[in-house]
Amino acid sequence: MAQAASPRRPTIRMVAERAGVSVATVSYVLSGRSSSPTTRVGDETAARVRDAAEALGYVPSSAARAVRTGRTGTVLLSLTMLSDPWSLALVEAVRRATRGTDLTPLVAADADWRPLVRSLQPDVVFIDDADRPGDAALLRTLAASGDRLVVMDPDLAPDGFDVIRNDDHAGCRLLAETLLDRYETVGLLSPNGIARLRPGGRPAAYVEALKARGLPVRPEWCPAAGDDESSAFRAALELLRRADRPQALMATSEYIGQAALGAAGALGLRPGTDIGIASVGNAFATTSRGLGMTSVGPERFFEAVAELLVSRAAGDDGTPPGEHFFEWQVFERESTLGA
Amino acid sequence: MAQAASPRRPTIRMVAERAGVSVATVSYVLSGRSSSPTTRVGDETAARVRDAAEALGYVPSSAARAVRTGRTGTVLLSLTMLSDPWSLALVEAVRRATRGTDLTPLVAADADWRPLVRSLQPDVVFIDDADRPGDAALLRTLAASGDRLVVMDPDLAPDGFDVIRNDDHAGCRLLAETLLDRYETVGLLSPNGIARLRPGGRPAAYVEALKARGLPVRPEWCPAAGDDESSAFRAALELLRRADRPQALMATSEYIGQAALGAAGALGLRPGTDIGIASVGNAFATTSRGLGMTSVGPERFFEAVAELLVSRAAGDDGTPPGEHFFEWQVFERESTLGA
DNA sequence: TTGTATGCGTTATCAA
DNA sequence: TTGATAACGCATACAA
Repeated sequence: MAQAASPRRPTIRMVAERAGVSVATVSYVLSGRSSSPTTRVGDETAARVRDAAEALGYVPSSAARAVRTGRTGTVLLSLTMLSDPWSLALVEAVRRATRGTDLTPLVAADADWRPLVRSLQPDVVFIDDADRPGDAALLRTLAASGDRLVVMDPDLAPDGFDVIRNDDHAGCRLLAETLLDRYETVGLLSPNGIARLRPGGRPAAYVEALKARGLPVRPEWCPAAGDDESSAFRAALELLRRADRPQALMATSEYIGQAALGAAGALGLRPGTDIGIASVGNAFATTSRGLGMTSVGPERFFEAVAELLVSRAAGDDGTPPGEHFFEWQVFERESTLGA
Repeated sequence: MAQAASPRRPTIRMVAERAGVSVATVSYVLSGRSSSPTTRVGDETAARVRDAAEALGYVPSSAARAVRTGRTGTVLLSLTMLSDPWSLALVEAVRRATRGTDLTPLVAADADWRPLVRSLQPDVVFIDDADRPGDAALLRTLAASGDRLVVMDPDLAPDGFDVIRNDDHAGCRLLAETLLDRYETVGLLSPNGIARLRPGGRPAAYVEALKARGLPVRPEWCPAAGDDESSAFRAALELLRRADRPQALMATSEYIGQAALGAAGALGLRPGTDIGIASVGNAFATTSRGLGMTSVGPERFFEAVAELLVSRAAGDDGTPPGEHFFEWQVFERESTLGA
């Protein structure tokens, strides 16, 4: 068949022509604004417009709309380490929360959000790494010019944007205590080990818990687990192979906890029975690997953040941007309790 | 300080005013087109423009640019199951491939790509699920109107868009044969079990391999593993707990393989020693969990797809869109060889 | 070497 | 109930 397939994507103008109406009418009908008090389009006209749009496969250009309205219908999740169960849990929660909405979650994995926020103009942005020098000022500027930002950071003060604050230190201290109640010896798996302890950090909480009980800190039980799962796995493997290995392991991130679980399995050690394993973040309730992982973290964290994002994207400024503090608690599961 | 922070995001016009030039000049400088033969901007002017942009925190609006040029600088990855190691491996590969480019990979997890392609206007789209009835026609239409599409599908014929074709069936047959050479009994973990066998599918290949050797197909060794890791885990656990469990397991997806590994670990079975485990996809070379997973799949698949995406996004139509066939081979690793 | 003017696809204001 | 039309921010042909 000689089919002169239209070589260009359909525009609102083509729909208007096909339906025999003006572009304004098409816009009204398709934006659902056709029943506003000021602008009522006839039912029959509306139907004709919808038919024409359907026939042409017309979908409004989000770019053109964004130029005009400033809104893109987009939720941007900037996640440093997408493969971390924590990140995946957040993505899943946001996906759920945007169901039935006109919002689309978009994930930028390990990308630089700084230019992205401006260029993509998402309706709201979640940022999990804002620790570069000028970031506080940049975030303030962005927020001041209308960008909606939700930032997770232990130090940042809200300043036109929302800040997710977690009870890291107290939580980790609590987890360490819980483990020390149950096990005589507890090792630590954190990205950088305990070489340079940042006060208020997760490894610091572990060290403080030991010291409070007059227990020695054994550096060989606190290796650097690195920034990815495979190096964490190697670190865990090496630690668990030691003749004098600790009875339990505390992992400061979910990907490390997962790696530790794998390493234990690889050595034939049953988590909860032969070795205690606990993680930080409490993300495994969502991305279950079958065995319950003892973990410290907030309850319903991901759902709460997702709800916040959706509400911000909708332009809900009823509650002004501020700090969102999440209490942490220990969830004891099979990985330290046995089967 | 009384600082009347500019309440609006900076536009090209503001940059122009601050630098004392016209918007055209700013556009030239910032698009790097300032040294084109037809439009040469003076070095000193260019510097002034860049300073002004920097001071204002100006970033061109991708939306406005897209309206004008049709390009967004975006690679959209539409992935049904983001948490599958396969998906994560692709994301990582694309991230690598876009490094140093002006392209940004964006992931849409378990979203409907059909309206997204039109509304977001990415420079190229990767699609892993195009099996709905009208999809072939839709893809053709989209491609005809200029959208760059790379679709992974066993049945689709390229039609203005690229198709990634995998040697699924033959590969799985090969894997089954390899396992049957080494083990007397082999079970299958696939999302839907072997209830309704699709000819040419992965489970079908397993069944054919058994039949070719005159071995019985035991349904109790082929449970439905479901669509997520936790249900796959439960299925694997149940299967491995049987007194008459098979000596090896073949998982038709990476997330199932991962779940099987976890289930084995949970039962104290060492993969490769106590139980053979193999997966389909060959993604674990990238997202190593420490133990090498025997798998069947293409070599350098993710890198190849990533390169294709980048080249399509760049508008490289030197080779017209077509089929990209990937040969599969078996990679035997520790999970069937022992440590 | 730089500025002016126009158009991209959309929404929204206003008049008809 | 509908239609003209201005504007959004940017890129570019063309004029200067």
